[in-house]
Amino acid sequence: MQSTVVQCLAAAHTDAMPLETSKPASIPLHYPAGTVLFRPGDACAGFVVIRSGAIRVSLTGVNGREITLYRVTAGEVCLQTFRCLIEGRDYGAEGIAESDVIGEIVPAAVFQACLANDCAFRNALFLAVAHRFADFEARVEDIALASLEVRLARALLNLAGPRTVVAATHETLAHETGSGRAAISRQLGHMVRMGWIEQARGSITLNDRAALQSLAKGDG
Amino acid sequence: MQSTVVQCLAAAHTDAMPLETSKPASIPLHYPAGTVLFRPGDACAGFVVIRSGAIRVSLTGVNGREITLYRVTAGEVCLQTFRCLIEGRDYGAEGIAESDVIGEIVPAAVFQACLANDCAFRNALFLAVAHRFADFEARVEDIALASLEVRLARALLNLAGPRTVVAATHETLAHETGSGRAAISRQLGHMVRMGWIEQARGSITLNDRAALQSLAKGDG
DNA sequence: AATCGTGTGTGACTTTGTCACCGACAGCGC
DNA sequence: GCGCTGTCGGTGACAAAGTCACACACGATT
Repeated sequence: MQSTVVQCLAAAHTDAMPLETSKPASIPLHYPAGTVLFRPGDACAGFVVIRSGAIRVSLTGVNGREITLYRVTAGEVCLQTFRCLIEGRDYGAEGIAESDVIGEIVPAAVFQACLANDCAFRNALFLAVAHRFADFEARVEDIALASLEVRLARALLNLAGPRTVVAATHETLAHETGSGRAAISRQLGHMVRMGWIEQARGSITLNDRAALQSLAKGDG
Repeated sequence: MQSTVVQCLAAAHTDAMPLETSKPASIPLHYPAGTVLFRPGDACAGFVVIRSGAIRVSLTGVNGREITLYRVTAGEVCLQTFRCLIEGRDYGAEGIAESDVIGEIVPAAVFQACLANDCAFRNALFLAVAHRFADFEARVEDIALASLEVRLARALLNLAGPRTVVAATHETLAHETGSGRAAISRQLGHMVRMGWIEQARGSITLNDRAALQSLAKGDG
């Protein structure tokens, strides 16, 4: 017996395909953008399967500084949630719905049962976890070793995706790069002077994608 | 049929118990301290089970700056290796034997077979991975959000363990904290002036453990 | 003793995080 | 239109920390 949750996870490797799950005990989930799904110290309600939308998982230090660890979108596994369920411990980071999130939540008990009995489920989960971990590690390399200029270029390209205009405030970019708003402001100013980007209130236009990409590649 | 590898992994949760494995196809492994076990770009030979010793896994940026991601000791899983085997990709970090490492290596094919057929093995691996990931996440929080003073205090306490004297050069501590040697030198100088530690060539004596611990706890 | 490699201290400079403040802009009610 | 308010962005000033360069101390070797 293979649950459809497995198919959802399997989809994570092929690509971002909308998820399907009809696990009998799963609870529908629908949060509007901006909802805080979990905070450090919260107990984990269950395994979250996202059908659409994105969750931003971030850490906040005592000084109020915040950094985005990763995003979870359709077909992906939240490492935080995974860890909590496996270890039976509370969340250690914060999760916020970045856009409207629709999906299902598989209660912890059901998740544990799947884990214990359903080898296909475990297999799929392994792959998903490995993938997410790989991303996460790249993120760490970024944070620990790259200069602000490089991190910012990467964040811009990342947030832009195929589009040319990024809807992001300096504050957003500061969180994205684990930096401060003022530093971002200056760095963006430099990029504008170089002719790489244009700024408007709440959005940034990428004029010279190639320049940004060469920055992003070159590490630093 | 439950392989003894499972027992090894299971031991990881109880605590650091020397590993045992007699998987027929596993290859004995013995590297002296200082050996580079893998570098970024290397293909993954197989799943490493450590019986004694420690492996330090680190990242190096283009500028030569290096940072320790984590250590793998008896009973623990190397997340790098795990990821490589599951995803079938090359290593993304460097692994160096910090002390003499004795253990076995389970060839990739055998590992895959275990993964496919042995549910108990998978279960144990899940737990081990979750634990390692939790540690790793704490490390990220450290790197991204803590001040140098705090990171250094933590590194000292961490390397000291129960002992009072830490055998580490400033260079070592710089890698440990993802910082530079000069910064460490100054910071240690400050700690000496505060009477918290004493320095000698290649070693540091902790005189006021409580002060360091309060620093380490207070985040920053 | 001379030499070399490694470990450590320090000054100078740059980058970046932090704080504070101000001006610009948009939305809103009046 | 007018002022109020909240968010956004620019900038100066300062502090923390990374970077570079150089000097010296110590130990081992020749």
